[in-house]
Amino acid sequence: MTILRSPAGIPDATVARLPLYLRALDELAETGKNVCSSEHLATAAGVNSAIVRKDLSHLGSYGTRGVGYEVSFLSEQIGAVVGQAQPWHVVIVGAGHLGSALAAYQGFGPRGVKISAVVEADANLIGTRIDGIEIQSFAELPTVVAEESISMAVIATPPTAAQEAVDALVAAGVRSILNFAPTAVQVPAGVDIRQVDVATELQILGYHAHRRSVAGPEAVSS
Amino acid sequence: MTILRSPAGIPDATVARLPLYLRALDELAETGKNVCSSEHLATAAGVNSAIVRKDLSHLGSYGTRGVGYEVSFLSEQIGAVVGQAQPWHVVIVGAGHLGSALAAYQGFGPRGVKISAVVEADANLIGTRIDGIEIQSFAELPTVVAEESISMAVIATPPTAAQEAVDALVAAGVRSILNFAPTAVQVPAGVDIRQVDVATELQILGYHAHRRSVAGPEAVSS
DNA sequence: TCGATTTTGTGAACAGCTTCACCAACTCTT
DNA sequence: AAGAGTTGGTGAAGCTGTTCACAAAATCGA
Repeated sequence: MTILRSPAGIPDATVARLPLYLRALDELAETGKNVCSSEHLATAAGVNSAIVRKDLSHLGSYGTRGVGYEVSFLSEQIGAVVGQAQPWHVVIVGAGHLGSALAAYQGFGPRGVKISAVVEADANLIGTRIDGIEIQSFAELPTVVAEESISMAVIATPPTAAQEAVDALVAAGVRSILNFAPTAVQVPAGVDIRQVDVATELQILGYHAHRRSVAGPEAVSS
Repeated sequence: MTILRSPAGIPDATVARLPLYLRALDELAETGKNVCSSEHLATAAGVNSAIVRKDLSHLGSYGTRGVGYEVSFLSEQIGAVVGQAQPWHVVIVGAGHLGSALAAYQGFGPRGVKISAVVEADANLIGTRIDGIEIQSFAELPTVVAEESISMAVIATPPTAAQEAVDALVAAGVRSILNFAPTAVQVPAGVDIRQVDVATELQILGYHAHRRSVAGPEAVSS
């Protein structure tokens, strides 16, 4: 299930950092900087400068030696790579606490993401609105996807409903899915799925915290 | 900023998968299975079986050749490694849409996580309750951390407030932080921070989607 | 008991990612 | 114009993680 790198093959690890650079560049632009060094960008993105240079070299030679990178130009270039020119239209499946919070989140716009629809299985919620978006029936998913030109989805259902949601999305033609439900779901080849689980993240932190507490603080090095 | 692996050093990549195995084992236990093979566990966790065996071998020899792993026993062992015996007490910083949704989330209990407090800077929200938890003032953070024995925190503030929140948490003695605010924050050595950003995840999906659309479906291999 | 079968645990090969070190290219000062 | 200082690009080395392949250890049936 590897995606071939035809014209410009960018390593997965690099792709995962490109959005961080975009965020950092926006922050730098807001402070009035027109040009920044790899060192500066690295600090803003929370990585080291060698990796910034290596990552950006995969996109092309967009820096000037002795000077740095032009903030707005680099931002455009990275934006083009992640397909940010036109916003991605996203449907949220599940209008519970999390689905509603995501639907109301104001931070997607500048990141090239538009929440175009919310669908929900519970009939009691259908027709109500979150932040101006009307909640539609889960059964309407194929229609919604087609009418709103939706190409991405966020699963915010209970874990038991996640697989059904994914199947419906795939059947409707969606091939990029972000799953917040704490369960592994199966997808056919050609469909891209990413998993976010808060409890998992906390348990990873738990391992290190546990480690610190049994080994004592001296077991932590810089 | 590496944590030394003193008694039992488990690779980071393995640690990140242990919670997935815990989840999968719980699902298997619910279906009545007492024993499972690495193949079975791999399917349930969404990885391949070789990696399951390699991962579990880092914890010890808990399987039986020709048979598999005992579900409840393995679950206990992994639980012990991530320090799940006593639940971690967590404070949520920020009671906006996302903070509220996390506070109301019912899925933490079985994962060894207890939301013990919610703090918020906006005075209008202080004193109101989310799912039985009273929202307290951000200024009370040191007291709250001490009284509730809090050792972990989730940042659910706007990005501009994230660094301040982190600084206050670190000062209060919290050394495990999960940051939902879409900005990089600086922490001193010895503090563990993990980042979750929905927009970033969607942009990563965007790269692959963009790639599919320019290269055509034939650029995707299995 | 013995052979067939299943499945773990693991060394070894492989692949991918990060870090290092340094050259090349640019600016700035004098 | 030349030297000093700065910073990007990149090959090479080192490290971490994944996959492969198979011996060891267990079960089961006859």
